[in-house]
Amino acid sequence: MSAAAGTPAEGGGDRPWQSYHTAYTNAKAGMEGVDKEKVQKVIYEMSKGSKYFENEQRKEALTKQKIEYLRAQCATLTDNDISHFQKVAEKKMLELEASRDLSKIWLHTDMDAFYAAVETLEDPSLKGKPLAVGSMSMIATASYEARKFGVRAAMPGFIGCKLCPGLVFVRPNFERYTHYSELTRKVFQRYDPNFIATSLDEAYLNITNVCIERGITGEEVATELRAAIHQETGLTCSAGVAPNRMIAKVCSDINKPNGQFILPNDREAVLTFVSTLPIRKIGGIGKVTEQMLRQVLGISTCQEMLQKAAFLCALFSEGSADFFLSVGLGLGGTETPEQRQRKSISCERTFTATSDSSLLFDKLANLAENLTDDLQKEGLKGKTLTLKLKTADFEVRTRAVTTRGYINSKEDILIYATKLLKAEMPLSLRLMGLRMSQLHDEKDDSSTSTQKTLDIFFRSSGNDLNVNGANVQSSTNTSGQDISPISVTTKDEYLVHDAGTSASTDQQDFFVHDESIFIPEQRNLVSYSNEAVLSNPVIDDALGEAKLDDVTPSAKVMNAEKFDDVCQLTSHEATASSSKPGQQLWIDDYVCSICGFELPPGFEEERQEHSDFHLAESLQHEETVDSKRPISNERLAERSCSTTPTPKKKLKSSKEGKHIPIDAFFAKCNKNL
DNA sequence: GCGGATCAC
DNA sequence: GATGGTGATCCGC
Repeated sequence: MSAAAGTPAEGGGDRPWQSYHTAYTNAKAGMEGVDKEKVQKVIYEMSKGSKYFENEQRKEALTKQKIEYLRAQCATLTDNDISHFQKVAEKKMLELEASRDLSKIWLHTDMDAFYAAVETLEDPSLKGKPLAVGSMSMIATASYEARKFGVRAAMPGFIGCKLCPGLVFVRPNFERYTHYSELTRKVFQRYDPNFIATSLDEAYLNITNVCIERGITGEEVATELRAAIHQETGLTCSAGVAPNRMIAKVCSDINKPNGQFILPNDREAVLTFVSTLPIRKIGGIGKVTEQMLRQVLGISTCQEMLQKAAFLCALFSEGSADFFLSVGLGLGGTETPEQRQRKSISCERTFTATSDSSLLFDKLANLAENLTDDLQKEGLKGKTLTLKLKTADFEVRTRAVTTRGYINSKEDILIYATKLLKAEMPLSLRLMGLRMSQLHDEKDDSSTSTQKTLDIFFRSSGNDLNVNGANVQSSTNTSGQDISPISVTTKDEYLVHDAGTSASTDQQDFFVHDESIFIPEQRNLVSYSNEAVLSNPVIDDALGEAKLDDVTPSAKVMNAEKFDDVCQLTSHEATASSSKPGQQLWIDDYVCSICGFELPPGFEEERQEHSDFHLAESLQHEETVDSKRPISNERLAERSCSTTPTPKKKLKSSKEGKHIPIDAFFAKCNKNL
């Protein structure tokens, strides 16, 4: 069998660069004439020995282990097993086949080297030059001229320089890209008001209706639409037309740049199309999946998914197997999906690696502030806070905590985040990030405003989201306001909002290209977390361990709470606000005068931490008032594919036969692999 | 619910 | 000298 069909001597030998699988293994348009071996060697030489490189090696080793594991699994399959899974697979394939829908016509558009093209449009002196949009650390988009040298998106700039000594760098200008993106969307809108924008430079359009109403073909729509885009933006794009989105996306890449490819709505055409299509072309199959499928089952084309269907069902989860089989059948995405609401919101920054805890806590405070801004801009609160860390040697860790109530204030976020970070110290980091999930739209709050806890509690106690009584609990944030309990939002309310059509889900890629993060002179105060703001922090703090669970109120506390407790808590909260930074003292030797947090005299260390927190808080406040932070936090979207240096060039009608024959295309792909 | 990983852009 | 940021999802525990 073709198990172990991968490249046998990949482990190294006298050409170690061949086994260094970079993140950009997917062949991109504009890279055809490139001496891949040479480029690969340069990348290898420049990376070798770095922390980054070592981490990549570590990850590769893990992938290898996975592959070995799957091979071993494979080897244990008996004939009986195989025939069993063959039946399973055949049944599944029949089901999938029955779902085939050839009645829709989808069009995928992709701007050609979007950022580079925009920059060239704005500054014609760049025309014809090898251009990289990005920084020495990271290239977002490379112009066509640069691609000839092997320079491409996701490559660090310094490697780009080595590959292409004359490489010109331009800082990303996010506003520009957004502007041009909006122009393209105005065009999309005319062809499909429900178009799906997947990034600034890509979108899916269901053109079925346009074709029917105007009695024209998908090809004609594509030609017209691309001409309109060019007319209205001065930029070129490529398009793919097919019966579903999965295939349309692949098609838009075939005659890139400034081209289009149309696959007819015909089952045989689709099956022929996928028969030689490399799996890596499919969205969702990345570097690792490709390696696994190839090295475990010898699969490299979509059609081979069907030949190995039994093994796919035996080795992978049902979801994965279904996906793989769909790929083999050329199925995927014929209905316009409901507009998805965001599930998380996050913020992360890379910086010069440091183990200085005061620096790290500063950065954490900045992140908390940024996250808060973003949350509040969107009117969101969240329940789960995740701290992301990347160590100086590129190891990534995440640590999460789920709070009882929804939070979005900087203070609340910082308290939980600090706790999470403290538990990991000491360590040297090059990145930190904060993510909020389990979101809740504040606008969905049906209740009026403050002091609604009990009301909500009673009203919601019968609704189906409120399965777990222990969750129904309000807590207090630093400003003494209620944190809405989970039960505020009913299932219905969740579903109500949106129904929007503008499809402006900008999940574009941004990145910081200037790492000068403002670092105030530091004291280590912020590093002392406290849980004063928790509704019942005494017990948590008394446990005093740096355990994450501590942040979440322990079950024994929560489970014991009944209506009485809620009443008590609420009234307690009513007296617990007021805030006078810098003048904190312990009322009755017991209660914090600022936030009402109760801490008995025995807990001196905790008290010190608590006092420090308020001090830090007030100092932080001063800082934010008088410092304009020079965060050149420009956000940079991602790449598209290739650019045309002459955007004014007349679009060629697809009728003029600009298409590369399908076989030639795949031959090209295979060469690129 | 958490944490690691993968993927897209 | 130097390898990003945002968001989603899946899987195993």
